[in-house]
Amino acid sequence: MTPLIHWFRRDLRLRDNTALAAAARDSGGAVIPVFIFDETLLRGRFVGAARVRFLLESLEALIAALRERGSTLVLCRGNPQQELLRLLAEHHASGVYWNRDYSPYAVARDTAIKQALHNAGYRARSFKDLVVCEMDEITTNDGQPYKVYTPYARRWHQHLIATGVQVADVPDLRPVVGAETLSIALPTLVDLGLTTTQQALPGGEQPAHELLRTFTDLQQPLSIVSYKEARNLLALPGTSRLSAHLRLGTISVRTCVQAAQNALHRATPPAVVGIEAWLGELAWRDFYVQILYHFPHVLRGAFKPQYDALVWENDADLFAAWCAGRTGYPVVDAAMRQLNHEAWMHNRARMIVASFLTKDLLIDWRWGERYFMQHLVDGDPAANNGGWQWAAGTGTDAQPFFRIFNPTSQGQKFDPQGDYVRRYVPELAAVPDKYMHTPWIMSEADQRRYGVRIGHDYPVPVVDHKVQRKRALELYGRV
DNA sequence: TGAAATGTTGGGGCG
DNA sequence: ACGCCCCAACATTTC
Repeated sequence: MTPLIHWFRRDLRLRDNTALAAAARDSGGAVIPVFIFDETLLRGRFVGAARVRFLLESLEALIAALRERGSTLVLCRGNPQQELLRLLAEHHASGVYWNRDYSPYAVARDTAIKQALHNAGYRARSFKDLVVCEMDEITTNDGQPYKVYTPYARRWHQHLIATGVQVADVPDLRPVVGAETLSIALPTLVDLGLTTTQQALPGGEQPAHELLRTFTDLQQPLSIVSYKEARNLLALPGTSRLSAHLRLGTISVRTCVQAAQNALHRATPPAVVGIEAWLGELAWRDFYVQILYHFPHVLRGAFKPQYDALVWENDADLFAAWCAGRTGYPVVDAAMRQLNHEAWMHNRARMIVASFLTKDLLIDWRWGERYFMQHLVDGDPAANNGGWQWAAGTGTDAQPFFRIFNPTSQGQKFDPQGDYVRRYVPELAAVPDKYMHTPWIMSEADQRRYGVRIGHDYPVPVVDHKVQRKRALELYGRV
């Protein structure tokens, strides 16, 4: 049988990989696994060095896993269409299989590639794999895509119960002679023109499964059981930490759903709410993928176009303070420093800093969207855009524009002991709980006592929340 | 997946 | 004993 190419993109795993399994089946195991460093994406405005490093680590793991099965990953760099056509010709392969991606760039690229491959006489097949529900599998009764999460999620759960999920084994692969001769060596981050000091969690299929196993182990103290409450507490590891793995496909969403459903079968009633809440987050993931697919304009402007008329202040100094975690609001600064250090931010913190950027600093949510994409190991165009538009009040299902987080009360509510702030803002480490989220009200004596001079070691708040809240209401009120 | 402003109620201090 | 005020606690409305 002639070989088939499996084009890896954001499905960097052997287990439960739909297109890979199909390619193995249709070629009798003669699969040429390929990954292409897409120059367009590497030079794009959303590229993030920490995410690319996670990608490189995941590729390294994939290379090792393939080698164990006698197969070799072919690495290329350049324009995917040209590279695929070149590989097809040189290996006398019959076609290319891949798992669908749904961002506007990916759709345009893949549509053109499918056409070009067909024109050249090759097979080109794509598969549903990234999501639980395909873009048109869940629609309103009149066939329109859902724009509100809650009814979407209801249908998503029904769909899940009706169809269930199947998790596929690692397919049998056999070596394709000479495949490796066309591969470049695995580049380093520097080879790709990128560098970062961020230390993210490790990439690869094994770490992903380890995270899922502990998270869905009902005996663990912080597991999916306590997810519903613990996920909001900033200092706790109460979340799965699987986001980067779901972003690059080192674990399949079906594997995650299956683990949650298995937990559901073993769970006592109080645990059920935690599991349901986590499944709901996977529904949010599908929801935003289908929003971006059906409404690609959200990458340029507001989902609700009337909000494109908002006149942001876009003060560059305030933006720099936000980026650096030097706003003078401890929970905001802790969150931004967590992002800058770990390439990841707690989800509750993402909401807080997004509300602060848009409604306290009056800065365009797209500035924050880009900064997140450039620094998050899990940065995904659909989920990130959805989250930012939600926070800014410009999106689908958005909170009303007047719902403005108070950074002080959010800190007190979700970091009551101040442990999250202490971890990332060492200047405030000795400040007692009662001043942790309002250090600027400390007397000179207290500042000396707790080893921090406000305005010297740690900033005075760059804006006054009370004042900015009113200005935000006025700004939004105009449109 | 808010927070602030405003309204209501009831206990207690006090003249 | 009584009315008045203050204000915390809670509820409702508004942004």
